[in-house]
Amino acid sequence: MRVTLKHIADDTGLSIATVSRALNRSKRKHTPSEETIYTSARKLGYPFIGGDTVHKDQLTVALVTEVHEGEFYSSLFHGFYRASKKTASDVLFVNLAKHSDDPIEHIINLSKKYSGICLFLPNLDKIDYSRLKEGVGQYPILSLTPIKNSKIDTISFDSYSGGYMIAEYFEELGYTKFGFISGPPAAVDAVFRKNGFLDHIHESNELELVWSFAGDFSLSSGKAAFNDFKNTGLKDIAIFGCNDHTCFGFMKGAIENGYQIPDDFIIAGYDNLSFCKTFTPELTSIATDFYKLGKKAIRIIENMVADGSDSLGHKTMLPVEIKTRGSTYMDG
Amino acid sequence: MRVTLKHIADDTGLSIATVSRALNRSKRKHTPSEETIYTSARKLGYPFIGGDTVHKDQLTVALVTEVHEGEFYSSLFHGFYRASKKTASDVLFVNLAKHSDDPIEHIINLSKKYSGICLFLPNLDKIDYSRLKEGVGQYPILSLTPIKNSKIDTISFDSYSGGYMIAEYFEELGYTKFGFISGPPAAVDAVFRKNGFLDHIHESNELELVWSFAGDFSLSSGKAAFNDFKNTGLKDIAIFGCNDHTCFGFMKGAIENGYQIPDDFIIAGYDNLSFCKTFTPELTSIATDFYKLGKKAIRIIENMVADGSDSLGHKTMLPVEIKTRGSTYMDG
DNA sequence: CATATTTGTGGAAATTTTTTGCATTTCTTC
DNA sequence: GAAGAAATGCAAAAAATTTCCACAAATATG
Repeated sequence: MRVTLKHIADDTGLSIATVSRALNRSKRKHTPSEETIYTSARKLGYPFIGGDTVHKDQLTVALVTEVHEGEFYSSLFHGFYRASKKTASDVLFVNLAKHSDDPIEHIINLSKKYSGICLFLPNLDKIDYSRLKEGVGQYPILSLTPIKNSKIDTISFDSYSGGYMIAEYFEELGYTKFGFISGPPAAVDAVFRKNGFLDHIHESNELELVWSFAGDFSLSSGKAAFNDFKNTGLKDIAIFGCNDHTCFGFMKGAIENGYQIPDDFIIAGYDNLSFCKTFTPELTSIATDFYKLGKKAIRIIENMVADGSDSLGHKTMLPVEIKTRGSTYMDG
Repeated sequence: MRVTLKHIADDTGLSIATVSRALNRSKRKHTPSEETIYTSARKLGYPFIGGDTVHKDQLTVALVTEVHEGEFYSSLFHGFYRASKKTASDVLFVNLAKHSDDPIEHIINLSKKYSGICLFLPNLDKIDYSRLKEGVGQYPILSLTPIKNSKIDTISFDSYSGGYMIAEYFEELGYTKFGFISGPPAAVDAVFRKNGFLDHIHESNELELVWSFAGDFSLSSGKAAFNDFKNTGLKDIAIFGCNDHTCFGFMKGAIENGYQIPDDFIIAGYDNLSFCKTFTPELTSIATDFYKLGKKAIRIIENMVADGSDSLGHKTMLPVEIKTRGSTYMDG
């Protein structure tokens, strides 16, 4: 059911002619009836509203997420926001709210509105992605979460290398006994971090994983990990916690128990949260660059539009960086 | 210049009839020409696209911000997102990107599209708000930052009471000597926090402000504040830092200098960041509830739409809550 | 392999929607 | 209370969209 001027006229009690004139005025006049007309037009969803200053050749990319608390989403949005300033495209943040009875259907509808879609929805499964691909056909769509064996292009940080780098760095510092705190098994990303870390350990005969703990990304699981660690009585070990929060929990537990970091053990995390620099000792961590992620993602969408090429399961990995701080070396 | 089917037909080389049929099909077919038509329609900005499932009586509220890094924006978005699920309205996050040559003009344009607008733009000044009010006329608009003497309705947290509560709490704990670290003078919110804190001190003859420092909300200004504090040689004092980051910096400095918290001094912050619980000692802080903020803001917009009432400078304040933690009392 | 059937397309007619010209009414100002 | 300006409705004109029909190409059927 398309909304026409007649609907607005009926709704406001004015004539079609008046509605037409009010909506087409170049400058709004803010007379009572004009206000009424605009309110009604918005309410009914009249489509012509909004002098869309969309320039030709300017794409509108939708970043579809389901916001949660925590630094992460601010960083993601901020990265895309900055990136959009540097590219020809405009970025819109869309929340997968309400319509959640069938999120896939909703995303397919979004594909009619926007030139391209970036998805950050770690909870979608393979069947969802298949349905999505089926629904949008040849359309620029990109997932920011790694999906195993997917038909949709993905772009994400090189978590595997991140884990590998940590192990390498620990080795350089002279450590041979390693510990690991894992994340939730469903988080593909966390599994990659783990694989990278373990693979480097296995490559050398001198290195050994002497302790590990199954965490869930949370502060409290970090504390639980410490209690487990304390009982082992291990010392002089290099620990990789698969995200910063876990490490903070671990260190908090350690400090409360009189441990000295980095004297009794060294520890490194992943995400490079701003709090890494706030904690004492400051936490060594793997940094991801959301500005680069945004720029690259937008670039890929732009290319897909330009070439009319399809999303076919290409995987792009962005390099990560290690930020070494007090939790892994003496600074005094 | 309205975009019509003819433009799309010319752009794709197909006939108007074919374009009309492709766009009106209830189920997309993903044939090559259909893809072409949709791509072109998106590019040119054809308005009828997207079977807007906007139900009648459902409002669309735009939350206009300029995202930055840090926990704050995630919390804000998350609060509004959760609130939108509980109300009849839909919330959209709009970034004040690109169009920034004249943000006010851009916001006025947005007012044509959305039923109401919530602004979180601390950088706008009084002239901006006047222009905005002038431009949108009688329209549901709401600022989430306190504005002095404004014609636009505002909703914000009761920062004054927050500061006052901290002073009261310090007094209850038996402290009489108080210290304060301020925020940037331009941040109206931070000034209110300060006023509340100082007013309670001045109300009693026994209480005294013995030290203060001009900070800027940052971690480093907190550290600087500590260095200043150290030189005074003061002890047994109760310090209010006008935001959590500042307090973290202050405590970091203190710990590195061998001070014991809460033995040597007690300290409380404002914002109740998630890191308050991560830091050792955990930081007492003033908590704001973004879910309530979102719900109330949406409710106000809804009422404005329903009553056809105007934004006229009403101020709504939401209560805040004190979360007491280890930085202000012994817990063992 | 010939013949039906389905599907996609453009031209043009039919329909719907929007804009504009003109007369009337309402409001403002002196 | 009259003159002028602004707003409004009606109806005609213009524009945009949908539908009908014919034709061609692709696919299925005997």
